[in-house]
Amino acid sequence: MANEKTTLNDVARKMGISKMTVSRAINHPEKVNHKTLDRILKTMKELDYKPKFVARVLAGRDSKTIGFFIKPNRDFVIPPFYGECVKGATDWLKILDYKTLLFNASEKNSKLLFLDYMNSGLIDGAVVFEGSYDEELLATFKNNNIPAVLVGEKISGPFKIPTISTDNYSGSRKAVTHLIESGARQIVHLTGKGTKPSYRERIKGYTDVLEENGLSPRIIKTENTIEGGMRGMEILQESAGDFDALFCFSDLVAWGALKKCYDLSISVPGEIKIIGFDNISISQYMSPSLSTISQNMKEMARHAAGMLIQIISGKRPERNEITLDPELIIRESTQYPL
Amino acid sequence: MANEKTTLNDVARKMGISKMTVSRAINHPEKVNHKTLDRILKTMKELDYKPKFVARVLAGRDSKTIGFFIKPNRDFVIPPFYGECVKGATDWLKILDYKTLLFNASEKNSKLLFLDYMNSGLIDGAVVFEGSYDEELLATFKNNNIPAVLVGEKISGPFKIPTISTDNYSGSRKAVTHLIESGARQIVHLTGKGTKPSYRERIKGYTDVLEENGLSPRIIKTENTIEGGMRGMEILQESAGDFDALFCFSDLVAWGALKKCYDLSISVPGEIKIIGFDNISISQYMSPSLSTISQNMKEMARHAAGMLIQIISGKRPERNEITLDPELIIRESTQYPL
DNA sequence: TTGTAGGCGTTATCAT
DNA sequence: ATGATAACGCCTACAA
Repeated sequence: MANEKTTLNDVARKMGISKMTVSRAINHPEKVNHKTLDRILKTMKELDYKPKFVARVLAGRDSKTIGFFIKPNRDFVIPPFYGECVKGATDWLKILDYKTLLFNASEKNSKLLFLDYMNSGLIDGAVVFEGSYDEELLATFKNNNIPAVLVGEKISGPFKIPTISTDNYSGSRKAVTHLIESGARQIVHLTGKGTKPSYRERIKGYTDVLEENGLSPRIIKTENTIEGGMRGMEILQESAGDFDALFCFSDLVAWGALKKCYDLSISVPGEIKIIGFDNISISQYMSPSLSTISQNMKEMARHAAGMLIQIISGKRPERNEITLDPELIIRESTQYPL
Repeated sequence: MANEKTTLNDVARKMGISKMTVSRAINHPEKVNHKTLDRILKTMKELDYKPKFVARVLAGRDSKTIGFFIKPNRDFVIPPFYGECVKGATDWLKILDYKTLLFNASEKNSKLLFLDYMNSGLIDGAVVFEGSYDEELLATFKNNNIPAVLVGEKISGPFKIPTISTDNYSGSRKAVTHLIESGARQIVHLTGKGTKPSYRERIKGYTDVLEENGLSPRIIKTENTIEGGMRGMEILQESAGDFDALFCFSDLVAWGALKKCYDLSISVPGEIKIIGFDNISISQYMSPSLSTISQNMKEMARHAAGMLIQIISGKRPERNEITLDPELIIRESTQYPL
């Protein structure tokens, strides 16, 4: 059924009119006689006509499609941190009549496909989600004038594109302040390896608050993964020095720490309190449920979508860097023991 | 830099030759004079020429692209179950020189985009992953002769496409047998709501093994989510009847049950043993780590990719239904208490 | 309001 | 080995 595809011409011929009229019926219906319009629409239905995307794009139309760059982890799970944000941005773009396509930032092939699509006009711009950008990608964007925004992280290198991110310093302060208020005095920070701006900012917030409270910092670098969190706890166990609280760079790291505590029969929050960062969806289901810092995904998504559309339509966005204040979420892992 | 896009014609003109020769240099280099070929390649580099996908497709070329249908959960995390499978299939298709595009099965818009792409020749076929198909989608595939395979589930309705799935009956038997061997006698099965074949098959395996061992079944229906698992445990708590083990439909459900046990201070595996199904990546990091049934993702992926390519190239696949035997993974949640 | 001509960038086909 | 022509399906610009 409907295997040989119907074209504009088929519709036109069947009606004995020019294909231009049919085309207009689709793109500028107001410029077509009401009666013919009705007949055209009916015939299109009859013939199951669907415009061909490629032809329209080749003829110069905007594709109204945005590519999202995400970096699935080794199991192809989109990192939970920005899942909600991806969805939010999709929804916003939908309202603006834009479609969305997902690209895997860790796959060379996927990047190439994106460029192919961009080059062909099949895509109008890109939203890059935290963790999935690298200098090469940014350079490509710059060199080819590809409209793009980055969500969830600031840019440290030379190739800047507009960013929407969280106030890491503020979030960090909130987390550490909360730990202190919960009675913690020896607070360790598990941070990530590497040089992302978010690492630095959270470290600064952490050390500042400790300093203001006459406490001394202790920072352990580890991978930003569940495994990394477990490893962090191991390192702490093996080294000298007590601690009664952990401020983890991410909820994933916190999960690893939590898991290690379980393995070692260390009670959380009884013996040590743990707080994460991100408020990933599953953090509420951890045992104990995880206190954390919640980034305002919906807001980030809205800004990302808005800025990108501005750029695509040729306007320079008003701001090049949007920063949102995150929120403290208190759950079991930092409560006073009952 | 390179903003006005270079076309085949630009390259040809600059060299004073026909664009056909340039086109041939790309698609049939062996039919082009060695010397001109070299010059052409050089000029293409100089002008930073990149073929336009849309034009090639419009001219009738295969796009060599496959669409994947996935159903992210509410946080847009791809369900961990088939993450590895998605990646595996991508890798296989890459070897066959096929590109991969992701579509969100829960987004109406994304489905429409897929059809648009398919209709335009931008995509050659689809791999549908478990949980992300519905009758409407299958009907569309059938009606439009869209090459497609389904991974992870069999099809119960009228619109069949080839499937690659796990032997749920066998997996279920393995899980329940293991629980019995671990000393459990009152084993409850938490299954999903609805009528998927996998539900039925696992229930059958469960009841058969119990029967063979003179034990009586007890089945609770709940949502196939973490919340559902928690709810399942609640129901069990509120109702009469002891139980010493839980066979959960999925690892997510098992996680919910685990969480509820934590909340209620029920020791796992001390008081009750819990086993899941899927071996999602995070199950090893649960507290306690989760025993489960592991589906052979890599195999499933290989078969899926292979079958689809067969279908696309016009051959009927030899088998319409491939079933793979899963494996028992023993972790802490079903161990004898120490 | 409708139609005609030409072009978007590529490729297949048939010549040369 | 290379080139001319037409075609893929649609749209813009102009003409009627």
